[in-house]
Amino acid sequence: MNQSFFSLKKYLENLFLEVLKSLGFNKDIKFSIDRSPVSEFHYGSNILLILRKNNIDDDFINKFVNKIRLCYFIEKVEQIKGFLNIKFSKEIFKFVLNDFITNGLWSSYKISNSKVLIEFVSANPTGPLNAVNGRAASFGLVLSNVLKYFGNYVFKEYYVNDVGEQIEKLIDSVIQRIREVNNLDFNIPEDGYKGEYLKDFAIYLSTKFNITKDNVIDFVKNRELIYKETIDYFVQLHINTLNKFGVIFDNFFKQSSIKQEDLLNLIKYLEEKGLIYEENNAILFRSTYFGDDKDRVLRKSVGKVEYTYFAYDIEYIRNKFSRNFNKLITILGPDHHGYVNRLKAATSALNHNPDDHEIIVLQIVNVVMKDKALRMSKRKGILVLLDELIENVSPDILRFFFLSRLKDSPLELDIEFMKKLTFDNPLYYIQYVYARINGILRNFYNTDEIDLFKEITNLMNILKYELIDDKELEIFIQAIELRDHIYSSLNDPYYLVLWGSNFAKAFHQFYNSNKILCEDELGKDKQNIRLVLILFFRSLLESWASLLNITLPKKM
RNA sequence: GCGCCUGUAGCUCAGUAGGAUUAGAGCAUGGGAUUUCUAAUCCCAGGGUCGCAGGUUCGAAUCCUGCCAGGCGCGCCA
Repeated sequence: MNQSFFSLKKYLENLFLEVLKSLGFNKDIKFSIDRSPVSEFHYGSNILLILRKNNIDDDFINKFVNKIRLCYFIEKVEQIKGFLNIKFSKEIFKFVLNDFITNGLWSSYKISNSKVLIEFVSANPTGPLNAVNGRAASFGLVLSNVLKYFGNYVFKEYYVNDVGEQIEKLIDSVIQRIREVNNLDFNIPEDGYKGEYLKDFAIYLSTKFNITKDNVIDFVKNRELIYKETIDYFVQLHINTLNKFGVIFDNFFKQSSIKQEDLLNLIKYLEEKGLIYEENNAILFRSTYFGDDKDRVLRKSVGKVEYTYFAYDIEYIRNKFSRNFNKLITILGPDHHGYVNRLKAATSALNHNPDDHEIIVLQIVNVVMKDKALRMSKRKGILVLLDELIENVSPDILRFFFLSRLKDSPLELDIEFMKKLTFDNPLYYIQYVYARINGILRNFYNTDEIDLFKEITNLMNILKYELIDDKELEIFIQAIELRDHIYSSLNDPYYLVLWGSNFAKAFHQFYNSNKILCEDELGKDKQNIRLVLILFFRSLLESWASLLNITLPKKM
């Protein structure tokens, strides 16, 4: 364990592989390492079962187990029902704390240095952000933080779909609403946007441009101006909501910044690769060459807009790579899952490895009100606005809630339940750990301003490691599983939430049966061990909270 | 019809590569803990044929096949 420490799980994994190699076994095998269900042990592995499956004899297995047993950090090894159970020694405590102090309080761990562009939310500027956008915003924010934690450069981008048939329909609807609020006859098209929010916008515009009954007819003829005003308004609305929600983007990329000539060049490029053909006056891209279900139209033969959204999207992908990003992440809503193959096909056609373009699909958010499911639709005007939710529930709790399910699971959002969250919710359970730790530290140090680094270093110099008991070692091991969970959260930030809940549970249990400031009952040496523990836990919680962009109160 | 996702306790969900004593949490329900660093906490109890049926395996909630149920998608919309 010379290199910087990652986690006990990774440590065991490497140890097993090294020992196997030293015994002359070089075959690539997969085995599990998990917490042991036998309470006496910390970790358990099926590696022996796997080895037997590979026709390894008992003689070799005994040699293997004996070598593991000799390892400095391992106190006890036992085979139970074919599983290899491991108990770590107290030495691990000292080792991990040393790493903790040497490598910056566990606030980051560099293993990769890609330039990553992550695109998420990208809601159409046809209305305010809703609850579903909240899930994507929370997911993208935390994933970005985790990518940074591991050493990547991360750029958060929001794609503004300000071109296309939908936008034209939106402008049509806005014009009708302007007529309406100025007492003219009006008629919102069947496939237009019917939400009341457009009426509010029409009132806003009417005030801004001093529209009266006399000039309204002229005003609605100025489609260019209305277009510009509408897009600006809704993009700004999105930015405002996201700021309140705590999600800040590095860039808002407008679809309209992609010009006709860019698209012409793109089509020419694809044509030279033999990936373009014409049919019924439309230009199609052979995405089936790359595994898509069917070829896709790039230039249309009908409609108000010449190129499809997909044509812009291919150019957008090209644009992203041309800005020297070597990894793209695109987060899509569940209604766009049919789009994945198309985007992968486009990435391949542009001579990039499709693996460098990760496409993540989030499952839906079901909004439930009084036991009735509502179906959200922007066009029909049925919406649960993100702004409304933020008014009722703090952004921290809300973002935490959005990450409390795996990305593939539908998330049920009960309006009544959300209101209740203000008083009773799983985030408070974790924040309470932090408050309790700080309460204890305040009692001991008489201040909230504590130099964690200095205090831990001082205590480590006088610590009697032999006095650490199994319960202390256990909660310590549970705490440092944080690294494994951060690693898992590259796949799904849910695992970060999970660590918080698990650790809080363990801490509250420990707290209830073990006093930290126990000098009078158990002596100063015992107290020092527990002080180091909670100082360390405080730092871990701070790292954890910064990855989730959550604030931790010192008092509750 | 085809594709993707889901089906586990009354409710909401974990179980990430097929593994282990008794399939786990939270909420809800019932009972208990406060001379003790914050009770926004802890402890105990009840509650499950893991959608159904086959199959593979030493071993299946997990993999395969079929079926049933729900959601979403299958535009020259985005």
